[in-house]
Amino acid sequence: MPATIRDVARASGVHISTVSRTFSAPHLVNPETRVRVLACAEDLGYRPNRAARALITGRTHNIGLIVADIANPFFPPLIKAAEGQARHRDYHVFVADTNEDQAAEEELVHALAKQVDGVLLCSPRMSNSLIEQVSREVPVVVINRQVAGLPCVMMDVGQGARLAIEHLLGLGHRRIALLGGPRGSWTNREIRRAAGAAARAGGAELTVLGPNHPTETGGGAVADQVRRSGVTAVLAYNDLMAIGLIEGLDALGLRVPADVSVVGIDDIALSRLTRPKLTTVATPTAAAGRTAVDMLLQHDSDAPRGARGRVATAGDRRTTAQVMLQTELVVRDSTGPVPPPGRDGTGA
Amino acid sequence: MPATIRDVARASGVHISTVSRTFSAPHLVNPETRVRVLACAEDLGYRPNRAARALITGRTHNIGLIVADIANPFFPPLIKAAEGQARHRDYHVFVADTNEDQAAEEELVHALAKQVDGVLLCSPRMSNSLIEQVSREVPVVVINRQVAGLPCVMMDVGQGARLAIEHLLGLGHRRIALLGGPRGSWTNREIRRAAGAAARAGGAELTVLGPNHPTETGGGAVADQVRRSGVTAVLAYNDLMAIGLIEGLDALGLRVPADVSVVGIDDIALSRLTRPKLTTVATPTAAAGRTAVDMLLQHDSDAPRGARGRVATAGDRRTTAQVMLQTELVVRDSTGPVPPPGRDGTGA
DNA sequence: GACACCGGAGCAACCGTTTGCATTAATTGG
DNA sequence: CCAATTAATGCAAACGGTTGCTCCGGTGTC
Repeated sequence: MPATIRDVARASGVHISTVSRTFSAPHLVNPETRVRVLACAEDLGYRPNRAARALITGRTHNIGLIVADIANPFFPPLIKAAEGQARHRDYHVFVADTNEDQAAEEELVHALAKQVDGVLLCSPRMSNSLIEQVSREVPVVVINRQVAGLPCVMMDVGQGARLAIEHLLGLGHRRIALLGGPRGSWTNREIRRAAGAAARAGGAELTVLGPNHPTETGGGAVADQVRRSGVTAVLAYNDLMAIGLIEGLDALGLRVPADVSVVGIDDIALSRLTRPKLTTVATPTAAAGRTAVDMLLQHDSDAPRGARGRVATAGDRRTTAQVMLQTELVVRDSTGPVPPPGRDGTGA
Repeated sequence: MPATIRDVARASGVHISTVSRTFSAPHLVNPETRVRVLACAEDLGYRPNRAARALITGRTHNIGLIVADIANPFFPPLIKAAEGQARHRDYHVFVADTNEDQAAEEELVHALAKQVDGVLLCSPRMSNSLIEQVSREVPVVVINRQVAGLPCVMMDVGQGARLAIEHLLGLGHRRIALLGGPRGSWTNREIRRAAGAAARAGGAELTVLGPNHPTETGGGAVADQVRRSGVTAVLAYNDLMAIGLIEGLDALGLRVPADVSVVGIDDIALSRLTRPKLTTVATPTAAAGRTAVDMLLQHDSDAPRGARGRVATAGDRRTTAQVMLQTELVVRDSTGPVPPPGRDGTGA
């Protein structure tokens, strides 16, 4: 039913190759012919079939974006930025959600591999070796993780965690908890490392609680552990957990920041809307999305898959850039000075 | 580089058609041959190229999902549900975001049309006639809107709005504002119609403010108008606006629900996390996503596009079902009895 | 005036599958 | 023992484009 290139060729009295060139290499066709062909195409509502084109060019003009959980407000800004950047370059983005599940992640990336020119792996939960294996099948840019030899876009959460801990130290806190995120998260390891170092340097004690599911529920679930641990401040793996924790503490009769200070990470839109407003580490998610797309597309224009003729890649010198984006601490209302003794809610 | 069907054929010493059948019609191939072929395929890491298959079968096994704004927490649960349902049936979902922009929406749906077997139009901002036009190009299921002759999945926001207004009436409110949503939204019209009728029936006065951008910012921006209008209760187009409004009222020194009651619509996860917790109309978003996928896929299996041979569709009797899902009112803390006179903040 | 050159268009092979039909061998019925 | 089925496989034509090559007529150059 939809018009094909042949219909247009017939209607305009030229060969299909001329029609093809009218779209993909206009300078090779006589202006008069071109306008005639374009008119016919318009008339028939012709649109080139990208799948068919992909078959021979080896480029689908689609990119895949795999995220752990669309419902986590951390991701949408990244997705939107990636989509916008991709659209500029005439690419479409295939977004898929793994539900924080490693197996689903692997399956998805394989299923996607053939229909896209490259994949953005955002906050992958897979092992590094699995990621490397995947990257031999399809070009990959990794977001929120460092994998040697692969292009990566990272946010400097280590620095962010350090700033957060120093902020807490400055307020007098010496017993601090770290609310860990999901197993397999690179970000989680970075935060832990940096927060540990910063706490040690400041002579504070850092209790690690986790791993936890990186959602409000996950945050709320550890409220009781936090109370029992007797800490006066908490750095959470992300804002969602921080917000859940505040909620949970509230239910236990502990006030934030009067009794406990809480810092999140991500600076999602929501963190400005809760009461108290969340002190958090802002991560440049939109920039990460844009950068990742750029890296993938540049990377990718070197060596269209299935290119015939030339034996491709004059030297495998693809510069596998690794970009680290800066983070910053945003101080709002969920952190305050350490409470006087006896108010710490430990029941002592 | 990636293995093709020919490589597998060569490796296992059979014709490519046998390999093809091994995957798409296993019962037609000898069990012994089958295991040999499968072994070779496994060995070479062969995966059928869906684009090539799509070319001849006319079915891409992809579906498109177009939403107004991924960053609006209303959509992710719907997206996840749709993805899950699609995955069950070996389909993938192409999510795209229009930024609430009508033109982007139209462009996207055209770009997507050829690479998917059908499109889920979620909360479209296009005109009905444009939607009908699009539906001639590619199978469409419309979510959150009623379009005659097209399969639609709707949530009964009209009923929800009525319940909300009745709830407010029951609390004694007689001067109520409706915070309108974006232009072009069917949901918006439904709410307005139902809320108007319910208010009239209860002898209350309903002031409509809008249209507005359906975000926190949009909600916050009308806080001042709300104050000046002297109403004691507000029904917002969605939770995001309600939350923004509460925030904005707070900045003006008006407390919710003491001075003004606020009701949202959608029951996004966030509405349970703000203080006060939001009274809102719960919409069954996940169910809508699942239902829409089912309708599209059923609908769609009738008539594979580009089917050759048979002249397709023995009668165009595709039952264009229109499903209306029920909503319910969730009463939380943002609504309360009408304040005594003199406390209404109008400055009188 | 012969020759090289160039712009513009056609030809045909190819991308990786699917699928109707032809072919062959094996099985069954009479 | 022969004809008729049936099971398993091969053959080749699509699907809708792209692209290297060839072909043709016209222009510029010496």
